[in-house]
Parts: sequence; structure tokens; C-alpha cells
Amino acid sequence: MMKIGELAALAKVSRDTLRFYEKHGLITPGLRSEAGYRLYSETDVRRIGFIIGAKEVGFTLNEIHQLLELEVTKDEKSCHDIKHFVDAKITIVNQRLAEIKRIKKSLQTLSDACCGGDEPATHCTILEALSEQTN
Amino acid sequence: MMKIGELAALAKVSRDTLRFYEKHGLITPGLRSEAGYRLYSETDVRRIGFIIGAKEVGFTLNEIHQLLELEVTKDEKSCHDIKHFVDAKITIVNQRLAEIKRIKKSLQTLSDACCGGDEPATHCTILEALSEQTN
DNA sequence: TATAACCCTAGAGTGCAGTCTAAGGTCAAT
DNA sequence: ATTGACCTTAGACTGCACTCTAGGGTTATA
Ligand SMILES: [Zn+2]
Ligand SMILES: [Zn+2]
Ligand SMILES: [Zn+2]
Ligand SMILES: [Zn+2]
Repeated sequence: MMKIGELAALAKVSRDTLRFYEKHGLITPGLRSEAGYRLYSETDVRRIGFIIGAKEVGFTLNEIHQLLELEVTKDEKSCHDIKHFVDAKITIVNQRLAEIKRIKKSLQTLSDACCGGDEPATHCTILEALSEQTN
Repeated sequence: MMKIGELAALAKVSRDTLRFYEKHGLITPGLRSEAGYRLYSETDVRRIGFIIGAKEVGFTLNEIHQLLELEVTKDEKSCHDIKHFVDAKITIVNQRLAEIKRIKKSLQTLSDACCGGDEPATHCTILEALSEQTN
């Protein structure tokens, strides 16, 4: 049984974050010490691990909520359901990736066209390009 | 001289967005009609164009603020300054890109390992993997 | 016994980029 | 004269994921 500070240190998040997760239903409020301190069991610790892990692979807290529901009811769900969930997320991530690549390309084009010299920027191609309506 | 609705339609943003930009100092409040309607000059329209363009290449409103300052004082600034600004942004974008690629890879690995079958997900490798502490 | 280091709560604040609401004024056309 | 489409304002609300504050209680150590 660990207190919030220990778990926070272990999971590398703040105490506030842990309380925030609880308030938003990602962790179910569990045991308390006599003084009212939160006490986390091994199961709780694993659950936090799940949340951190899912966050690390790019799920939002909302999605983690849904994932946790899948996890809790995993005998009623199939691998198909869960894989589908992950694949849907991959689609979103792919869109974000394409968007960022586009942005990078635009910025690179902008940068490449600029002479980078020390004269006044009155002729700067970057400022010119940004002034032009693209749509 | 165009009214806010016309400019909004032209720039494909909402009237509210235009007023929001004004409130946050991205556009300087300009002429008004007798009735108090905002009237946008060619210069204003070009300035909005700059903002939209910069947004499209991935600058935040804060960064656009700085860019606009560079633009306004471009005879005191050099191409070097402006290129530096863009290059700093490219570095940030590259970091976001790497992060998203990492996330995509993780999700793909997760998805690939799951059988996707119709049996109960009690054995699902996705749920197992997420439960494991990565750090 | 005092001090530090921890814990609790409710609720407010942050940053981003808008979006919406209420309550009203204006303009063109029927 | 009355629609309807447009314009004005201040200020509240959204979603995301925290982060901080105030005002207290508890526990370990010197
Ligand atoms: Zn130059
Ligand atoms: Zn230049
Ligand atoms: Zn399976
Ligand atoms: Zn599976």
C-alpha cells in the first residue's frame, strides 16, 4: 500500500495529476488510511501504469476512459473490438502526421527561399510569401 | 472597404475569429462606418491574409504576433533574423514530428500483435501491453 | 516540542484558439 | 412597416490536461 507521493514519484506524475485522474473517473477511489490519506494497492498501481502507458502511446484521457472500460469488461469484448479501437486511433495519428509533414515542408520552403543575409528584410521572401493568400 | 462578413467569407474564418484577432492585437482596430461597423482596407485584408497564411504553415497566434512585429519593422530587421525565426519553428515542428512518429509506431506494434479475433479479449495483447509499465 | 515533509479539500486559474449568448442597432427589400 | 440579414458589445463557455491556492490536518525526525 503506497501513499500518493510515492506513487506520483514512481509514475513520474504530480500528486495533483493523480487526484485529477481520480476526480475524472480514471481511477476509482480506493482505500484510505485512518487520517484520510489515499492508499494505493498493487491493482491501483497497475491501473495507473495502464493510464501512463496509454498516454505515452498517444491516447487522450477520454480515449483512455474508453480503453479502461474495454479492459474492465474484457470478457464481454473481443480482440476485434479492441484492435478496432487502436486502428481508429492510428488513422487519427496518421492524419496528424500528414498535417505536420505538410507544415514542415511549407516552413522548409519558406526558409530555403530566404537569403538569410544581414541587409534589411524589406525584400524578404518569407514575409512576401506569408502575405500571399494561399487559398 | 469591406465589412466583417465579407472579409470573413473571403478568408474563410468566422466574424468572431476576426474580432478575436483584433482583441488580441493581431489586427489594429481601423476605420468604422457611421453606424460603427468595422471597415477593412486593402492593407487590413492583406494583413489577415498574412495571419491566415502563417496559421496554415503552423505558427501559433503568439508566433504570428512576433512575425507581424518583424514584418512591421522589416527595415530594421534582416533576412537573417526572419530566417532564424522560421528555422527555430522548424526545429519545434521536427520534434512534434518525431513524437508523432513514435506514437504511431507504438500503436502499430500494439495493433499488429493483436489477433483481432472474435473470442473474448481476456488474452488481448493490447490490454496486456498497456498494463505494463514502460518507464 | 517544534519543524519539515507529507497529506486533505474545494475551487480557481492556465493556455490555447476560438465559439456562443444576450440584448440591442442598422440596412435593404418587399 | 416589417421582415431578415447584417452589424455591435461584453462577457460566459468550450475542451484539454493539468496546476495552483488557501486553509487546514498528520507523521516522522531532531
Ligand atoms: Zn534576403
Ligand atoms: Zn529573407
Ligand atoms: Zn486475441
Ligand atoms: Zn487482442
